[in-house]
Amino acid sequence: MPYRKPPSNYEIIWETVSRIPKGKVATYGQIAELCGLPRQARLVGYALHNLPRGSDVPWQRVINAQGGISLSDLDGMYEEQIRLLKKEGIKFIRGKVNLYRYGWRYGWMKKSSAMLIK
DNA sequence: CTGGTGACCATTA
DNA sequence: TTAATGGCCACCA
Repeated sequence: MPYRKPPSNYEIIWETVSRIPKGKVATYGQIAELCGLPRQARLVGYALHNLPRGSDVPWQRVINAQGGISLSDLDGMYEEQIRLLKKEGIKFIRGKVNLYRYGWRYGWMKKSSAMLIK
């Protein structure tokens, strides 16, 4: 039987992020869940931070559970992510995205206080 | 093996 | 409303 190397967690995460439709966003924790890696939100951030150069993974569609950007603004990536999302039609209110409107599959997810936009 | 780290998260005050 | 806190655990040196 041909041996096939199981995909690394990074690859699983990248694959899942690639399934987020344009115009939608997902949270780090949500991606971890979908990957079968519950409570591994930080690993998702780690995986995206280490994306291969020139990758077509839509990393900008992953945001934190508060609807905000988790990147540092020191290297300009914070503004870059917002720019890319706005280009996809996502609106920011006071620096936050409304997850009820733009969250991927949120209609099927349990309501949680952390998802509310205050 | 071991210990530090992190593009996180939920809870609490 | 924000801020602090403790939990989380794969990854890497």
